[in-house]
Amino acid sequence: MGRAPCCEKAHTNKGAWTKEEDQRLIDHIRQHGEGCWRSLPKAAGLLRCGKSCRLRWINYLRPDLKRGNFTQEEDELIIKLHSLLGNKWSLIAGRLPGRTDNEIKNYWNTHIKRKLISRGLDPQTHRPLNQTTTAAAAATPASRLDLRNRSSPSSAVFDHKTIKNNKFELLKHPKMEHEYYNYNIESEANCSTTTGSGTTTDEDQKQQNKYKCSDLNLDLSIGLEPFQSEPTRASSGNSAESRLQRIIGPCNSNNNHQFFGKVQSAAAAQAVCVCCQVGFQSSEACSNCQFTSNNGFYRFHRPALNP
DNA sequence: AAGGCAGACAACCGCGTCTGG
DNA sequence: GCCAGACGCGGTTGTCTGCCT
Repeated sequence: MGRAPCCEKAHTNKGAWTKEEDQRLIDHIRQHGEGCWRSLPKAAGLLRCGKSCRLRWINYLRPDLKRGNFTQEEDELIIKLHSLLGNKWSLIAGRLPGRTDNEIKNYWNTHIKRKLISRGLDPQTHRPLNQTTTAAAAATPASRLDLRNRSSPSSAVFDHKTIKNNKFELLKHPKMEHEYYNYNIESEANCSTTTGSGTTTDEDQKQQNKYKCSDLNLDLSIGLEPFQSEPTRASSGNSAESRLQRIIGPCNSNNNHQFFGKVQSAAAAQAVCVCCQVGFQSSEACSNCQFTSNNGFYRFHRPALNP
């Protein structure tokens, strides 16, 4: 029963890596590149499980890693990303060059959790602690955007079906295969919200509006399906970076926000790049987005503001 | 000085997803 | 379309280190 072990455990080392093992791994990857983790240990002369090699390389040996303390900016970015993505450490790490998911996860558990608690915020929901008992179940960040269902638009999970920020709602066009984001002009004016319970008090509402209207600019967009002109899965690598590129798009410079959602009618012209959905800056949101199509896929992008 | 404790972080494990045959 | 193998992710555990008593 159960899953077969990933390697022959009787002949593998466990625990801390020695300098010699590190050097062997580095040398091998320099020569042959990353990948084929299962066969790598044997090829590199290491008595280690392939997964262990991968982890060691990704979390510790990679030359592009930034060691050292997290900066205040990184702290705040992690908090913002976590409030949006939940425990999607790899996605969060993708927005912090030189940081690994493991590093961020550890840092979150040891530092940021406490920091948020000291601010009176629940680390999971990012809401005031006294609200979390009732609200947590309805809107945990982790479930708000389930990006693991990235390859299958029809299975994309957006749990309460409305992304309840001040401007956009996730709608389903009756003739469309996929859900899309609709720009809600009415709600822009008052940051209106809807909640699951329907029993919120005015004070609750104020708090929620405050929460949902926070001026957040993550420079982040999320698509339900990769843009077609992107490299296909088969032809592109499967590194965290390339996957991130496929999922989120190249948001690393010049606010080139993109939306990879597949939309199939002109009605979808009202669909909105999710970068603005999650990273809007008040009135700026979407006003600069351009809209082009390619093979049935519509692509939103904003021109560089300050090249 | 020694033991206990907590924090930090490296590493492991199990499972879900992806991919090629 | 199905299956097996490989990969990657997130949760958890183990170990080390520094501080406190």
